[in-house]
Amino acid sequence: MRKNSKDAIVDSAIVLFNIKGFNGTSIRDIANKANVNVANIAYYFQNKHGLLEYCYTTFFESYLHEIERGFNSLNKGPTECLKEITKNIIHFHCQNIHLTRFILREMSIDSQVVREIMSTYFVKERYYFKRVFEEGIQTKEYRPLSVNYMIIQLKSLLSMPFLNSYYVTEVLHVFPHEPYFERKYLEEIYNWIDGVVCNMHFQNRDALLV
Amino acid sequence: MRKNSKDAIVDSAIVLFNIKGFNGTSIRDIANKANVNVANIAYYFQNKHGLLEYCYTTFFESYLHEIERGFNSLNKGPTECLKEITKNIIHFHCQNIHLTRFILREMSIDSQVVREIMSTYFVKERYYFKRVFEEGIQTKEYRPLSVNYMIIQLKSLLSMPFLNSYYVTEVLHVFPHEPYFERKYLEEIYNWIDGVVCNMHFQNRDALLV
Amino acid sequence: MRKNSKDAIVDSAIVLFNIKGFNGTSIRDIANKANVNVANIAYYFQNKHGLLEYCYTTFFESYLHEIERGFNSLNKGPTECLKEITKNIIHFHCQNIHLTRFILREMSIDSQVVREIMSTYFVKERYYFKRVFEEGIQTKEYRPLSVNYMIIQLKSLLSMPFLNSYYVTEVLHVFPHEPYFERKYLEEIYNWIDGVVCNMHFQNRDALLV
Amino acid sequence: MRKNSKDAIVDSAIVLFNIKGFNGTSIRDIANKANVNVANIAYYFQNKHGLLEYCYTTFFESYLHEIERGFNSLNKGPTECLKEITKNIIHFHCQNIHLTRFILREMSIDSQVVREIMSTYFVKERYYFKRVFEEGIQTKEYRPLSVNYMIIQLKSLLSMPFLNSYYVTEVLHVFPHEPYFERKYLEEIYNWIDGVVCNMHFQNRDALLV
DNA sequence: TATGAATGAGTGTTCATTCAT
DNA sequence: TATGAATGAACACTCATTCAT
Repeated sequence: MRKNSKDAIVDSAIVLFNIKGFNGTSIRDIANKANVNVANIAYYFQNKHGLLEYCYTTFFESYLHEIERGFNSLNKGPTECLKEITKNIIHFHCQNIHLTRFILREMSIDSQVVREIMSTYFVKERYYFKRVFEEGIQTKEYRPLSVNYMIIQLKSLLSMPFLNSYYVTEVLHVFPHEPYFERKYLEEIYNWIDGVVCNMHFQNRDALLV
Repeated sequence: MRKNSKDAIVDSAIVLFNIKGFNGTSIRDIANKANVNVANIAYYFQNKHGLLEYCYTTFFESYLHEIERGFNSLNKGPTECLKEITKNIIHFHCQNIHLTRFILREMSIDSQVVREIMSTYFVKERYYFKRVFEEGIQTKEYRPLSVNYMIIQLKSLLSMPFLNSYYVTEVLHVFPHEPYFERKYLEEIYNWIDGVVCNMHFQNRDALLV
Repeated sequence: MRKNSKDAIVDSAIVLFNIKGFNGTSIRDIANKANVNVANIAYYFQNKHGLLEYCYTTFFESYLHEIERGFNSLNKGPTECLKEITKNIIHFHCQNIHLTRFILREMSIDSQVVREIMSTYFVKERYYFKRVFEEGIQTKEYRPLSVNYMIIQLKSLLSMPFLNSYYVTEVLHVFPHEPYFERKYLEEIYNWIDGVVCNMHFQNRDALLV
Repeated sequence: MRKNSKDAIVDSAIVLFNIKGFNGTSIRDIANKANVNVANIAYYFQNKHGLLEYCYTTFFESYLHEIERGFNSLNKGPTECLKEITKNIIHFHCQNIHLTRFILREMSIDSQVVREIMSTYFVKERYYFKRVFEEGIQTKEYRPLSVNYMIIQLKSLLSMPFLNSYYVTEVLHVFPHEPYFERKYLEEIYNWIDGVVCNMHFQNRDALLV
């Protein structure tokens, strides 16, 4: 009857995990929402954790792909490249707003899954960021900054509005799901790149010209 | 043996909620860790959610207090004030690293508790931030920025290393529980304030002097 | 690859039923071990109980055949005949050690299957034993014993080492699967026939001659 | 409301395990029969296997006690002692007919539980039997027999009518739960002791006198 | 013959909660 | 205050079985 039970399960899982958290969502909730039998979850994903892993993997494959795409423009200079990566990630997060929130939240739980599955992705992600920052520092385009602390800040800015979408929406009346947000927030991160990451000379040159 | 069962319960709850999440922790786990009877949790906190609310309240009372303390130095100018607030929050997060992570994570769940309890704190928090930013904009000390987007960025930077302490520690080898981190990371946020929030004139004045 | 799926299923079933019991074995376990699709079990045996019945039937057909073969030597005298039957059964059990254990165990469950399928075999088996014992009693070759109580004892001796093969092997270090066991244990049952079943005169005659 | 939920659970479990086997009985069946909540089984016995272990332990403690009581009469001679042990065991089995059947059957499953819990009991049981048989062989009261094979036979005779109570009742019309059975069957085992275990001299002495 | 997808009922287990003591 | 016993609902998961292909 159903064309694709597996996809239906994943879609429902993402929505529910996003709203209620992984541990707060029962596989019966998911099955009901997807209009499939509970046993199908075990059939396709072995068990509930298998479904979680599938979500993680799906997310990070695409996420890393976006970073890699941006990274390829490193020849245009580190600033340009960093902005390209940033643009891709923000766009990806806006397109997958439910999945992103859920993954970002669940990442902070001390689970085996996080350690085993995600660490490889994290290492790759760090590699790309590090390469860009180091290039910028070497060419004096960037200030002589601590790479790791820059990564912390960049990732902070990239994730917070998606993770705390309730707060952002209800308290600040900023709506991450609207197209305006994507443009506007990207500009803000560009400001951070120009104002914090980039060296004064470069920064001023652009700024003073305007 | 225990002087205070109630405190023992709260302490254990914070540790376990932090590690396994609210839904991933059973009240029996908490009672065992606290070496008290399960029924005592109901006795002191009505039920599991009561314990959660207690944690939220405890956290936000102190958190807001830190903001208020910093806010009182607004007469020294908005930049100084913002840095004071930032310093207080970072210090508070470093001192309550388990509780902070757990609250920051659980905040992103769409639960009644979040909506009912936290919204008043959020509104207050926003009020203080807004006042500071608006003061800065009016006195031209800050660039003419969007207050809400600045709050997003500030809160991003203030919370990320505590929420994703696993990532920060294991992948970036940055240790939020060490005293060095507090000083260093505060400096980074000061850079953000100077480079992104503050107006070029002020920023350059300081920068060029050096 | 497999020549005969049906046989593969039966073989795997016997091994697994033997180890984990009927209720402890899933048809998926069986299908996996047999390297066939689960649905094939339904195809060949209707359902799980059909597979069980098939095992029962297979076992008892052969088992009864062994008894009948021995029974045909009744003209050589009841003692000789009883020993012949005993020899055949012990040999059959040794040859089908997994199936025997599983059937003997499952027989003791109060199930419909046992009642419906096995009762006819049991009645036939009892008929042969009874005929032999009655012949022995009539010709005074046997002591005037209670046939039913003799059947209990004979069946006890015939089944125990196979049913409790773990105990016999691990605790007593007697190995039912080795050829020595078959010869030795048969001798023991012959002793029981001579010492308990047979009349003193006959028994002593043999014994005193030696 | 219930005076003793734990005992009610054990009683119901024994009956149901006896009828349907361990794997064929659900803890819900047990709880319903015992008129208690399912969760109490976990409360008292940790889980279903804990309940099984409890049954095993209960059975074997008493069983071994009966053997020990009989063993204490070794000074009256090995034959007398063996008969005493036999009498105690048969009586114990008749008194605990459900538990006995279930234990004897489940013993034949290849489970961890059997190996871990029962092996110590088996070793003790073997020790007593061995002592008695060796005493009998040394004093020439017994024939020079293989102790282990004698244990197999003795245990066969002691357990079969209880394990296969359905067969014994329905096919042979022998009723193990009636008092007559206990006396009659004991006599049969005495015959085995006299006719198979004991030496001809001693055996004849008694037999010829009659 | 043989298979992968799918199902509904049932499994053992865990949960937060209640209550008499 | 503090506890052990007990509960009902929910949990993740497994089961034998069915069916279109």
